[in-house]
Amino acid sequence: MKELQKTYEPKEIEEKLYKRWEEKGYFRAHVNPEKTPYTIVMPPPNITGQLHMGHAIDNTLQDILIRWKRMQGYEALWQPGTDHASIATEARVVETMRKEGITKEMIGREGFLERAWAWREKYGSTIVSQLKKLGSSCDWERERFTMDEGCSDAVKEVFVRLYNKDLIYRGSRMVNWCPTCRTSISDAEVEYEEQDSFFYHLLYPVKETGEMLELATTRPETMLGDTAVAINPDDERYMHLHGCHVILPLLNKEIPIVLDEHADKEKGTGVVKITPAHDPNDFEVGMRHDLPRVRVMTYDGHMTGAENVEESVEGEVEVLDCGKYAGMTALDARAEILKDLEAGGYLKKVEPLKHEVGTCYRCHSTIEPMISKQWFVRMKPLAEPAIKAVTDGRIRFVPDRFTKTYLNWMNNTRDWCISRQLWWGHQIPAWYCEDCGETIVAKEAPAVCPKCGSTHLTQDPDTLDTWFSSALWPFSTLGWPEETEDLRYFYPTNTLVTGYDIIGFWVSRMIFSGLAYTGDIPFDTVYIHGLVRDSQGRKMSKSLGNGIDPLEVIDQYGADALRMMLLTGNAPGNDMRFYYERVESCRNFANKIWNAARFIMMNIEKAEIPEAMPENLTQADRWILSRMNTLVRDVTENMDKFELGIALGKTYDFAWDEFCDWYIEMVKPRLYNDTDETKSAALWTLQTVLKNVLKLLHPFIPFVTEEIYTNLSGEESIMISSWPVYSEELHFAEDERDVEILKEAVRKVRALRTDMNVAPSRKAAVYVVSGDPDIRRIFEHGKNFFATLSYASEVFIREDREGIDSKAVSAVTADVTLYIPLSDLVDVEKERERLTKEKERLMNELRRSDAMLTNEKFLAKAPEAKIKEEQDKRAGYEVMLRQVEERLSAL
RNA sequence: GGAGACAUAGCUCAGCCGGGAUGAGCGUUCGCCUCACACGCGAAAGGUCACGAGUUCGAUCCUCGUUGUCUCCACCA
Repeated sequence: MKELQKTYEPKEIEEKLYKRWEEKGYFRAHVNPEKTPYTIVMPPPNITGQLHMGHAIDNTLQDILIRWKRMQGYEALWQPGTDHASIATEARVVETMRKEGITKEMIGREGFLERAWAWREKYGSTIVSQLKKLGSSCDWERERFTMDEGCSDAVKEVFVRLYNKDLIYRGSRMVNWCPTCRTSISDAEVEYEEQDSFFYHLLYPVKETGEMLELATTRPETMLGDTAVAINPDDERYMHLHGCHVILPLLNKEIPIVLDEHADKEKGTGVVKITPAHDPNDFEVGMRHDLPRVRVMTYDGHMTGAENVEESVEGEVEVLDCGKYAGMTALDARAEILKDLEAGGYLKKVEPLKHEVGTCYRCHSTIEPMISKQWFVRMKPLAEPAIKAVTDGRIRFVPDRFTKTYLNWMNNTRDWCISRQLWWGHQIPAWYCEDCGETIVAKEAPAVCPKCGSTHLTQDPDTLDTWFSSALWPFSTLGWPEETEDLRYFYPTNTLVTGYDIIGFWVSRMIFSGLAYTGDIPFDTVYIHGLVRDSQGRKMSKSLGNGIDPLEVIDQYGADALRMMLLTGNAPGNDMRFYYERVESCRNFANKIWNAARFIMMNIEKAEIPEAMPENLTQADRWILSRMNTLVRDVTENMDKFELGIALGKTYDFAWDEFCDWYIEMVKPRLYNDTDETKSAALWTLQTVLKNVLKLLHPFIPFVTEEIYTNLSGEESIMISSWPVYSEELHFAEDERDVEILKEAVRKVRALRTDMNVAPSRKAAVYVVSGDPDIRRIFEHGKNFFATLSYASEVFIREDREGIDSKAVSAVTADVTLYIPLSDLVDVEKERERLTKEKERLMNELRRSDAMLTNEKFLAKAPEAKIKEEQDKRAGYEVMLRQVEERLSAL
């Protein structure tokens, strides 16, 4: 056992311990039929990422669960890895290249991928080393990457399977197009932002009647692509226009008036212009009425010109030469077109409007709905079993309210656009025959076209949505599609820990994927946590510059303090605010434990400690052991319910308040007295309770607890020790009650002394008076610590107040009356005042109690135990009141 | 537009199955360097549990409504 220094210094210890744990292989998990597996897959952080508070909370929670289950004897696997983050990484690489004056096109696909891989080699491991600083006990030897060989194989396998089942198809659809990233993105990747805009009321002349039809739009620049105007079939205002046409201004083009439900009678004028190539709703309308699709915008957000016309696809989309507007950005074209419309008298009015505009979640450019040929996953057949798995309880969300978020997502999900016009990612395993146009979907590149035998095959240049591979994460990391031993043993995994912000992106996709490809759920519990916000409650973000770097916090206060801060005072699923004050108080807790251990070890050094529980435990020993026993049970129950914050809170209170502030103080007189025969019992108890507290704390604050534990016990590591269990043998109800009585008396004496302004250095005699021999016996037993804790020079336990100085100050508990003879300090008037106040308080309590106990309905309907409880309380007040009155009259 | 969350001590938040608000951390006041810890010890002050109604013997906790704040989802032309 070595001496600990006075203050806990995390920095010196954390790195050393983590290294030791890793070397010893404590994080490793193996297929072990003797044990029950417990598995968590880590949400793979992006390789572009720097550890932020979101990672910190997410991984702390996972580490707590894993360490806890490991101690409970499970074969605990925490499967780590990183995500290739196609769009984010590609953007970063392009940006770096731009600084060197290089573009993607200049170096080509292969050259680009080379750079991207190099980039990942360089930066992909920083996040891993940062996770280690947090204390994450992952099995690093199993670390995976979404683009490694195994995961890529799983991706191809899934793609081929789904294609063969007709659950993946390719088609020209309306997709969300980001003109800046120059790729399609899925519905989930669109973020809506409120923007100030205008509602433009346009007038389209009706060819047959000559009247002007008024309609409103937020995007006048798309009018060049209008191929119809729609009115609601039930709208009487426009009955007479059925079958008529309008002349599209500026282009002088005749387009039909169609009847469609999409036109809302209540909205605007009830007339909508239909632009099938640039609006998802209009696209649908166009399908229903077989309207031509006219595209007027390029994929990089400019108006199309003559050079784009050849991009037209017969029967699918016609690209318009926008003439004078060609080449303008959408915004410039809008201004220009409005000017021309106004000149022609086609612009009736402009009104300001606030509306939600879709933006790219990566670059926040305005999303342009565009028709383009993309790959889609047919969601409906996949969503059904995924909904069922949650509604029938096979998968549970904690807290429960997120079930609704999930179901809402699943029930409304549309086909998932999975192709991206990017290079960094899994290239789509589809080849097209240049000769006969055949599409071949296969895991390996085919040599010849199976249909025509041609060798002119080209692979689809697009890559897959990042989430396509993350969706397979719980099983691709375990070896799927191979039937590996790992997969059989560790799958389905147990708990998935993540933030509520990616339930739709990720959780839902893992669920349907797991069910569809492995035939089993990917995990049984989804534990959702909230966001860490700044002290003002704002989201931490780069643009606000209000992010707090977890690594800085660790550097300053230690990983334990950060971890603990992220757990305390927060209910599952709720957001929390970050305060340095809170980190500080957590650091203080670590220091408190450290010093308690230091104290205990200093005393243990000089003495022999029994191996087994000693026979001669005192009341105080049994009290703390019993309290600890209850704590073990409660904490385990809370952990089982994922109430980690509550579990930690209870341990905190026990350790600091009951153990340090009470028990250690109680025990000091015994430790400092070498002739006390219960000294070794005290040391045994101190050591036992400390060891158990350390174990309960270890999942939360692994570093301090390990450092203390190994020094204290000489054992190899707390990580491989076993989680404490509740034991009937350590339940001492009577001692618990007795010590509470003593504590109450101590508090009263201290309060009394503070009230009287008695200097702590001044000791005084304390008289404890009770007519009850049992109570007197309790004080007899606890006399030696009662004396120290109440600063008594001497303690006298009496049956009555005979012979006690009548000018002594006094206080009353439910069980005893306490007297302190301090005649020189006593001010009779003040004493009377104090007692009168106490009397009033007691009378109030009695009144409240009486009101309840005389209420016949209460007596008739309340549970018996409750009535009994109230009666007991009442009796207690009555005794105390009588004693206070007695004191008053004696003054 | 739909859904959800939150409104409890000066601040940030806990509060399990309805039964005296048992609260915690920080802050504040008073007293202490008491031989583990001043990153500490002891004592205290501070709350009509947002508002209104209902159910109940009894509601901070259940139901409904109101107000305020936040979040997610949604194709609002």
